[in-house]
This record gives sequence, structure tokens and C-alpha cells, in this order.
Amino acid sequence: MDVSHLLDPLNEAQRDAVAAPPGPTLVLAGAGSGKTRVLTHRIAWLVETLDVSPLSVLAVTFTNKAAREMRGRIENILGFSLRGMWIGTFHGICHRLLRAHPQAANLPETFVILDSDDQFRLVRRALRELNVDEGYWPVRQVQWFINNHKDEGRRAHHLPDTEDSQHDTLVRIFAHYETQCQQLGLVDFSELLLRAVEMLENNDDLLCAYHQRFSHILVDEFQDTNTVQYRWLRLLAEPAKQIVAVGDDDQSIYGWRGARVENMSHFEHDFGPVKVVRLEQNYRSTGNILRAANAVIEHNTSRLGKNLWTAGSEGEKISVYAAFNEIDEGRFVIEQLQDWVGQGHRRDSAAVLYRSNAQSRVFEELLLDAGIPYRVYGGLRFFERAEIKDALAYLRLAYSHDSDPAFERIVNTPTRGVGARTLEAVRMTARVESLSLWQATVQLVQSDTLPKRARSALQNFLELITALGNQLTDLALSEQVSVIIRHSGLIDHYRKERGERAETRVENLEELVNAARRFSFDPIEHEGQDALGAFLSHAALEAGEGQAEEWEDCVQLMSLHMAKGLEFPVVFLTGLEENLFPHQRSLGESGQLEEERRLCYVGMTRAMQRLYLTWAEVRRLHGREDYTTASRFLSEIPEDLITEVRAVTAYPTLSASAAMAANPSDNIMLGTTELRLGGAVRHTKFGDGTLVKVEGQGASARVQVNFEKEGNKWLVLAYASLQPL
DNA sequence: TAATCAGCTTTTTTT
DNA sequence: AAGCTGATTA
Repeated sequence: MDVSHLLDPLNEAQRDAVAAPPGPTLVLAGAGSGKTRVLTHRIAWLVETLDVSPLSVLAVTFTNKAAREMRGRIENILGFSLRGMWIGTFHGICHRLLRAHPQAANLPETFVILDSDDQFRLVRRALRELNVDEGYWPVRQVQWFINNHKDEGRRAHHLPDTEDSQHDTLVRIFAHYETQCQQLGLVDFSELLLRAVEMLENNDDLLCAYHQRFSHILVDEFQDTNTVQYRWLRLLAEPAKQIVAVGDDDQSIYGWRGARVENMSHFEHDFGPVKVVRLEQNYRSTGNILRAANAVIEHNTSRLGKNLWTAGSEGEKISVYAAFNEIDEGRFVIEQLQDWVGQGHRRDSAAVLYRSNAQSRVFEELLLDAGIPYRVYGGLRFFERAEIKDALAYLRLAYSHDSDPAFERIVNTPTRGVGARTLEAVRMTARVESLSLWQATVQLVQSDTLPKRARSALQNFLELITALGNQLTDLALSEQVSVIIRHSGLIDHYRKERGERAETRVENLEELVNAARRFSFDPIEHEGQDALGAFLSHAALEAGEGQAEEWEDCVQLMSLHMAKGLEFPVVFLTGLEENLFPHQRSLGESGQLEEERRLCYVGMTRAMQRLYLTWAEVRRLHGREDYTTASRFLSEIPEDLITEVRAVTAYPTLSASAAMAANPSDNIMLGTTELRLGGAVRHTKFGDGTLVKVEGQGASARVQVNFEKEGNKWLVLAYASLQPL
């Protein structure tokens, strides 16, 4: 068979990876080096030259989007449909494994996936049942504790007893939560992975069967794998070790949620000898952008080592703009944006990137003023919206009455007179009698223990859900959804709600019907589930796009994390200030600082033609106005790659701006020298800092100084020995 | 049960 | 600043 179409479009390194002999292969794929191309061509190569069936290939990604894209691209190359082939996310594939063998996994056939919101509620319930003080033990933190351990493969019983009573409390909650999940047949995201690993570890026959089935494994974004994911990969890839892992240690930006870059070096050790291929030729950015990005990332010590290069042109220099404040920064970005669009470029060829989402506001306001359409990424996705989750809960409860999370969610939504008191009684009964909330309610309604009002409220609820359940039988999925949103009272409830939000909510509910209509139920892919069950799982595993509507040509606004994997002709990397980027909370540890630097590297390498780096001398954040220092990442870029864009006449320059902004009387005399607002000062005890505020005059004058080490302090000028620098 | 208020925190996010 | 939480009030 002629496979030249698979190899010809590739460079040497790519070809080396695609045609690598069977065995463990690690592809170090730099930004923009064509790693998706390598993955897709590799699979096509396996199929076309080695006669491997697509059904024997397992391809794992992190996001549904990446999985869809990969499938589409391989189908394009091969020219036939890959229906039935296992290309999916870690979670999606583990879910499929568990559905196929619930008994081996010790799960009920009807197990339900908890998304993080559901998990939050369940953890909260565990806290309350154990009478743990929620003020002292924030649910979020406990949830974090549990997930961290599970991502590391540890369950509550693995955690040793300690002398530390605080830790013991956490473990107790963890254990209770696990019991709760097991009893109720609930599986959170981490559990999908851990349970699948344990199932395979404990069932040789099963594992063997999958070894037979999957002769080739491919992993994308390998640097983002956590401990359990790696364990799972090892398990499935042994003993044949026909595994290709593609990743970039320099783009590891999810350490904070359990990703282990070390897996890349472990891989060489655990699977060795490993064929390593470096993809260093970049097809995305100009030479200057690459050199700048390389210069920044070189400041990291723990690297596998890689140097991106391009055969393309140097391109423009990188523009650095030091803004007076965040509004000036925004104005600058918009000015440049208008220029760019004025030259005939599409708006969606430009992206504004920032470290934290709060920064988007200024840009949004200014873009709105300027009449430039924009899209902000992030925020709630479709299936995470409250109204959608409400509707799904009605569906679930009508479908299987014993789903406690669904019950809790909607028992009083819309309000029907079931208050906290009543609910507590229900929970109590459920706990004491080991019943589901639904069963407990049935019992309470039949007994005589509740006040009349509460009892009839519950009675109505039971009747409503039962009636809904009866109406669902024999309907198509989308009709079931339609019935639910109408007869649950949700539509009326949200219609009555005031504000613009109400309207969108009703629209979203209507859209849910469409989503159900679009959902294609595949008895093979969704083995072990019926259409409704599969749809509900789908909703948990794939949160969906930000909004249902189509997006016209819009300027793209997003956090740096969201930008990974994307590319734009023009990129504005904003807020390059110490304490913001790198973020304040990362400054303590060098490991965290290196992750921030990688984030910067990711941001810079998104740019194809033009890169702007901006920072603001004064930034209003959390309601405070602070003087800032330029990010260290800026100074890590060689000067010859940079053009300092100095203020266009309309905008004041650095120090002039500080002086202008400050009321002249805000500056204050200290002896014969003048202390300038925003100027650097030295204190004998606290060290160096920046003068931030001045209050009062003469002997009673007080100043606020932001010290590098000690943070903000108020000092009485007469007593503090401040020295201007 | 719902509305209101004071106090508190503040990255990044997929599944 | 703003959004969220817990507590208090109507």
C-alpha cells in the first residue's frame, strides 16, 4: 500500500515519530510543532501499513474537544468512519469501562456520575452528617483534599492514623463520603479513573481481554497526566508496551490540579528503553516570538530540554507597552486592535490573554464602548447552568426515584413549601433507616410525624415526580426533556423571575430539548445504558460549549490556561506584573514559579505573527489601587527582540503619569527631598518599598508604603525614618 | 419563606 | 468591587 500521503507532508522528526517501530515512544512536542498531526498520522499509519484495526487502537485525550478533533482528522485521512473506535477522554473511556463491567467494579448497574457541583453538595452533606463545623472546614477545601488523594490513588483507608486531629477529621469525612457514594451508587470524576484502575488490577481476565483488544495506545498532552492516569496507562500498555505518549514538559500548567510532569521522565524509566522523538520545528510563530519564548523558558531549571526554531521569517519585534493603569492598558489594546482590524483582518484572529479572569472586565467595558464584538471564554458552560442542572435533576428523579443528589436539588425548586426543617427531617429519616431520600419521604408522608403543611408539600412533590415519571414512558428522549421542563414548573418558575437572566434561562431550557434531539444514542458506545441514562452521563462528562448560540467574528478574551492548544495571529498578553503574573500565590515555591513561567511560555507561543506584552504601573484590583512592578518575565526577554511602545502622545508616560495622577499636594516634603507617590523608599527596619498613599500634613502626616518583604504598612512620617531612593 | 445585611475572600479548570 | 455566605429580620 502506498503510504506516501502519510509521510510526505511531514518533516523528518515527525516522520520518525509516525513510523516509529512498535514499542514505547515518547514524543516531546514543542508548541506549534504539529503534534496532533503526528498523532493522527501515526494512527493512520498503523491502520494502513501494519494492518492494525482501528478497533485495536486506544487514543486518549484530556478534553472532549481534542478527542472529537482527533477522530475527525483521522477519518479525513483514512476516508472512512471510525465509529466504534475508542478515542476519548480519560474519564470518558474509564466510564465506558465501568459501564461494561459494573459488577467487576463493584458498582450498581445504574451508577450515576457526579460532577463537581454534585460532589460539593455531597461533601457538604457528609460534613453535616458528621457534625463538622463548616466554618472551620470549608466544603471546597475538603472536596479538594478528597480529590487530591483520589488523584494520587489514595482512598481514606490508605491514609494512616496520625497524631494530627485535624487531619484525622478530614480522613473521617473522606471515609464517610466514600461510604455514602458507594451506598448511593455515585461516582465522581476522580472515582471514574481510580475505580477503573482498581477494577483492572483486580481482574486479571478482564485486564487480559483488554490487552488483547488494545494493541496500540496513544496519549495526548501526556504532561498533564496525574498519578492515577499514569498508573492506568501502564496497566493497559503492559506487557506489549505499544504506546506513544505525546507531550511537552514546558507546557505543563496544571500541576496545581494534580498533573505530574514527572510522568514524562518516569515514562522513560518505566517503559524503557524508550524511543524519544523531539519535535522542535515550529510552524506557528515568527522567529522573534520563538526566540523570546525560548529565552523566557530557559530560566526554568527542571526541563527535559528542547529548543523551538522556525524556517520562517524573523517577523516583527515584540511590542511591550507599559501602561499607566489598567484602563490605559485596555485603551492601548483596543487601539491596536482597531488598527489590526482596520487592516482588513478578522476580529477572531486576535486574542487578549490574562492570568486571572477578573482582568477581563476592563477589556470588556472598553470593547463594549468601542463597539467591537468580543467573546469571553470561561465561566459556566451549558450543562453547568443552574436551570439546566435543575431540569436534568427532574429527569433523573422521574427516571430513578432514589437519586439523592437529584432529590436534594429540586425538592424545593421551584419553591413548594419544603423548607430546611422539613428537609432535615427527611434526611434524618433516610440516615436512620438507611433509605434514599425519596423512600424516606414516602415513609414520612405516610406517617404522622410531620406538620400538616410540610406533609402536604412533600406529598405534592411525590405526586409530581411520579406523574412525570409516568409521562416519560415510551417517549423519545427529546420529548421526555420537553415534558419535563414544561410540567416540572421550571419554565414558569424562571419566566416569573425578573431580570434579563430569566429570559436566557428559559431559552437555555428550550435549548436543552435541542441538545437532547442532537444527542445520538449508540447502543455499542453506550453499552449498559438506555438513551436517557446515556444522555445524563453525557451531560456530566461533557459540559458543553459556553453558550448555545453561534459566535460571529469576535475578538477572543480568555485566561492563559484556556488558551493552551490554541493559536492566534495576534496575541495581547496582558497584566505582566509581579504578584499578578507571576501570581502572588506562586511566589513562595520555585516549582510554582516555574509553572507560572511555563504559563507565560504557553501564552507567548500562542502568537503567530504579532505579540504584544503589556503591564500597568498602577492596577486597581480587589478594590485597592496598587503600584506595581513589571513582571520578571519581561526582563527575561532579550532587549533586541523588543520594541518598547512608548505612550502615544495622548497618554502620559511612566513617571510623568504617576506625578500627574497624584495631586501635587500628595507628594510630601521630607526635609529638603520630596517623597513622590509611587516612588521607591527605604525603611531601616522594613527594607525597600513603594510609597502608595499619603494622608495628612506636616507632623501628623502618615504614609502608606508597600514593602517588598513586609507588604503594606502605614507609617507616621515624623517617626519613620524613610529615605527616598 | 424570602429578603436583606454585614463580613469575608479574592488564580488557574477538565472531567 | 463584587460576589458569596451566614445570620438576622419582616
